[in-house]
Amino acid sequence: MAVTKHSKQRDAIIEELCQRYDHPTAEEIYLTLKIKMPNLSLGTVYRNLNMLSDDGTIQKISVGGADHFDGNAKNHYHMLCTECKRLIDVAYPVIEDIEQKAVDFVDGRITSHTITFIGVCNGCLH
Amino acid sequence: MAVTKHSKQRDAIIEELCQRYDHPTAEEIYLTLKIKMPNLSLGTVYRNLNMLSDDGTIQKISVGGADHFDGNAKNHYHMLCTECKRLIDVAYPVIEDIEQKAVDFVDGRITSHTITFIGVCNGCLH
DNA sequence: ATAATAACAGTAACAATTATCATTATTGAT
DNA sequence: ATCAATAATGATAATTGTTACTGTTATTAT
Repeated sequence: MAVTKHSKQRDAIIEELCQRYDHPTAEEIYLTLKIKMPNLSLGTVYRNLNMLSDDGTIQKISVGGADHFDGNAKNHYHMLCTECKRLIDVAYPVIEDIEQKAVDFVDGRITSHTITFIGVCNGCLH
Repeated sequence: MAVTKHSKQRDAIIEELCQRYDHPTAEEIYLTLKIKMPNLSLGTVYRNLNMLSDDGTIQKISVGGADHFDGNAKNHYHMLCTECKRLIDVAYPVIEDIEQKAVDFVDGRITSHTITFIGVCNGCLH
């Protein structure tokens, strides 16, 4: 089902997601919002995050373990820290022509691409 | 625990994984091998796939839903079909210098990278 | 052959996510 | 403003994918 009506819960989820620069999991968003909205339900968080990422309003990122969500819907890249499992933005310029170039190597239609760097973040190196 | 001893089960898992060009999930490998090894356990498949990917003998790939495994340990790229959820090899040449170039945009150490194209495979387009 | 122990099968436990369902909130029309 | 339609919610049950546990079996070095 697509997003039609409004709700305080959904607005709060979007706002929380957009003002954070890490890429929280559903449970992290839930725990944060739960403080101000004590009867928020985890299912509501999941349902909204899924509807919004189906819409293309936000992004869902799967890298093993729990899914992460990103309020920035524009394509950009990430780094996964293997120590703290956090997902961090990487401002590496988007390779605009990579999908076009990949056409020769793919049987099918490409709609998007992701690049993820794997490593250890500065916080975990020390 | 690292791989030390031999076992028929592990050999069968590796062989199955290496002769397939799709990238099966643990359960898919289990179901295939179960026919010839009726008392194979799903836990054994998971345990071995994890040990082997920790070793670097194979690759584990998380793209949402169940993890996929790839008998080809050399870095290469994939395409995820959003219809059939299959993961397909993409022979796009590995961008050798991308990790070096990304250093400027990352606080930390990069050890590897993945590129995944999202789209619809030929089988699902028809 | 024997002893040490890695690996096994079977199963229980666990974590992440989705589905169900009765209730509540939002919306558009009166 | 009221009302009817229904999207969205909270609470919880169910499902899925994966890991942990335990007693037994298979492999390996001696």
